[in-house]
Amino acid sequence: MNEKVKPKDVLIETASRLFRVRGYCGVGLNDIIEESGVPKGSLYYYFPEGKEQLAIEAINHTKKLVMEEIQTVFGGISNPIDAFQAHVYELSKMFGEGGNPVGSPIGTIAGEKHSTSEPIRLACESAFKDWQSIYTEKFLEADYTRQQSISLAIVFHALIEGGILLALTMKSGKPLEAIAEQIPLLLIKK
Amino acid sequence: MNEKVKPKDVLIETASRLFRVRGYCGVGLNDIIEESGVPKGSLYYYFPEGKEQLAIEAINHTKKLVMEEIQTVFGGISNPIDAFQAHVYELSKMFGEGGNPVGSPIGTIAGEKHSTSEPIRLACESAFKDWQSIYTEKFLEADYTRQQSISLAIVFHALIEGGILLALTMKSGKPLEAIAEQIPLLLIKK
DNA sequence: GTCTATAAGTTGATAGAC
DNA sequence: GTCTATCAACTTATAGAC
Repeated sequence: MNEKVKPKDVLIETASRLFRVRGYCGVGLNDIIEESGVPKGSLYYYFPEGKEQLAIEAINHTKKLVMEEIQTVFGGISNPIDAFQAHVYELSKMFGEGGNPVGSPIGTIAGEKHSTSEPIRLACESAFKDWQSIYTEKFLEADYTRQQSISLAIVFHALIEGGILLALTMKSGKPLEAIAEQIPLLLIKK
Repeated sequence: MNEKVKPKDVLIETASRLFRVRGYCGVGLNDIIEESGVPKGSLYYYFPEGKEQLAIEAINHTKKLVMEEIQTVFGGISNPIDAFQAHVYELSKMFGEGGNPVGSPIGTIAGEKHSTSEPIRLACESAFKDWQSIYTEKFLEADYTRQQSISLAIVFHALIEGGILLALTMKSGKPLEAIAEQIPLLLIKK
């Protein structure tokens, strides 16, 4: 059993955290090596293709973290309305005034790089699709039609990405609270 | 009558367009002076505080453009459900596959800089508030309560910011189309 | 007011010692 | 495998000619 932290993992976790808060272009490799304590030579040993490759692995890391967060909340609540409401309330606490700074999981990177790096865009697209799949499944389990479930997953994913952006910009959990409160009214069945 | 284009306006328009597509950090002043044809010395004559000052004026410019877009669509449609649906359909065409590249109006800048430049964050917050005010007013005119109108404005603003991000990342107008289609179902009155 | 040349620092990336 | 020294290119910003 090896309890030593692997430099590669430290780099991915540090990059993941910094990219969330300041975006791809806002974080230099110097910031990452300084914060992680891993020297630059090692970074290029583990990521020979440089910053872009590290970013893609950081995006995949964040994708996994977010999937686990969603599944933890969704696992305990069968009703999709209640599940989504609980999920957004969790986010409102996370992005509210107090606490240490967290940024949008990958939204900022996607906004910056969608037109200038196809590999990064594809990594972001993959994360978005995987998250939406969990949402879709939740609606399917509650007997929404497949078409309805897919559309509602898109709607709620957009709502969450937008809500996080509003919370960060307003420096307040209020926008996400307002969204959480409205969810039951939005999802009343006809 | 002076029909000469003012260098200051050219700079703001160019910066506004480039920041939308690639974000704040992703655009250098060299890109802006090259694309605008205005030399660097003139940029610092009109914007003595440099890039940050230019960015704030670019954000205010984009804010105005977006307000006019919303009001144009909203002006012709009194029912808020129909108005929002038309607005999102417009966006789905704008951000769909064809056409020249447009980025999120200010969402990317907000995501990048909310924690590292308070003046830029405030400019973004101001734009978000002004857009939401138009949304709120539309619901008030349709006799929603004030509290409901404010909350729904936040919900729909988040939906639009998130929808634009999904469209850019997926390189497709489909997410925004799906959102537009769901709007009537989301806004059924209880 | 307009523009060029250049400064001072930082960026992503590499070469090569150990 | 690990780390340091260094590179060329680029960044924002400035000084000063015209």
